[in-house]
Amino acid sequence: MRISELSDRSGVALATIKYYLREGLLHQGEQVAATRAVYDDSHLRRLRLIRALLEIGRLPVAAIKQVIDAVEDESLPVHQMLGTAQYALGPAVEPEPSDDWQAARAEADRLIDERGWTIAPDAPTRNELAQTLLTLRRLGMPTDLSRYAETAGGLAAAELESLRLDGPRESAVEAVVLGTVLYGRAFDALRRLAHESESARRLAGEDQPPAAG
Amino acid sequence: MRISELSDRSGVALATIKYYLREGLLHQGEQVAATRAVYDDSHLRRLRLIRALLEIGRLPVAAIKQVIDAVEDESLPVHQMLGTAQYALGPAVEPEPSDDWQAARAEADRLIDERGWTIAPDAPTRNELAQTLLTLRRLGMPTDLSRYAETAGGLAAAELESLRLDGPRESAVEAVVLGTVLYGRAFDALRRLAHESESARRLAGEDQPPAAG
DNA sequence: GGTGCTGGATAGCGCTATTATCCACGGATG
DNA sequence: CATCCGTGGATAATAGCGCTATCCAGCACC
Repeated sequence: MRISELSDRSGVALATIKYYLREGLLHQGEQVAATRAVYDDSHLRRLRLIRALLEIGRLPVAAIKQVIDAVEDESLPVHQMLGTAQYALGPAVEPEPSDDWQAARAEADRLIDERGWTIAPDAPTRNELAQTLLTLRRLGMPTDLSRYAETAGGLAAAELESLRLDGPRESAVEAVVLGTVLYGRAFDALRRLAHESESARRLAGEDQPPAAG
Repeated sequence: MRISELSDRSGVALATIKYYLREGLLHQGEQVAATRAVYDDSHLRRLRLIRALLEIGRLPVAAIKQVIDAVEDESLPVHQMLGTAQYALGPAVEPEPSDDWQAARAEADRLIDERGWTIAPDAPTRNELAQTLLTLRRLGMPTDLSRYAETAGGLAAAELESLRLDGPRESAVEAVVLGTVLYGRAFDALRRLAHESESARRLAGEDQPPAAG
């Protein structure tokens, strides 16, 4: 198909597709003549990936580019590609040079080690977790995340259960990355709903005088 | 304290504080003279709330304003204030006018009803959940979220367990909103870590020939 | 043989969060 | 009493991001 058809079928504006091509998010079409190129299903698929990461995952375009680059670097072993892609899903957090921060980072590491998880020592997610722990502590909120870690472990295992990582690279990344982002958002929404319900239960009848009886 | 001290102690640039004052995120200081006002711990506290929502929660300033407005509207019953604040935490999602969307929304409602959760019929989070379900379906991914819902319910209950909602308004909102945002981010990071570990386990040794033995 | 779509390049836009600049004033300080 | 720094208040400028619009030359296709 030509670019205009790709635009129609994907629902993405033509100018935007050109932009994605420029930015390297979308691979070039097959150049069939000097002023003509054809696109195929892989482009449609890629556009779906991009839009999902953008709209549901709210990832900045630069982060999506990192994911794409990992996919397209054929020399990268699969697990490393997945790691790189995954790292792009979280915000970049740089360590503060303070003792507080060191302690938080240590706690994050401990949380990981206690579960026997296999995580790269330089995984940026460690810092992300540390930063969150630090903020919690500074605000005087409870920082025991063991239960969260257990729960997260359970969910992650179940998610990967149904996933085949041994297919083509692009499929594997799509599955992992989209799964992370989409189920992440779903869970977050559910958690907020549960919160609403729970606090409704606790505050029931608080604003009216209690019913007689 | 004066505004410059507030800036120093909070780490927020003076011009930014002025901006927050203009936007109504930060309440005015006590006007002690025509060109002099004093700020106190409540301002420091508020700044911490704002920064946490902004940096950890990645909420747009407009959404933070909604939270603040809910806090400051004394006529709002507590549970309604919490609801309003909570709704600002999720992205606004407007329904597509399609059958697919209707179905997704129905599924979201069912997921909620099945658990006997008490959720306002017009809670925007319902749409957020529906949208996510729709995207999952369109991408051909599994859409059974019962387990997620169960898990989320458990976590939410535990979180509210340790929270007192009967204190001053600002504390209640802070607790709920910061809890939602911070523990949400923590859980998300943990989930990604668990993912990394799990896929490392599954792909172990895939790129090297398996060790002898 | 026109003409409509294409690739390619560059410029502009709309929004958000912030930062900078300017101004007049008045309280603290000497 | 002079002065001068920090202040409140207003407005303008900035930076980054995700597009979107414009222009152009060329060729495939009718």
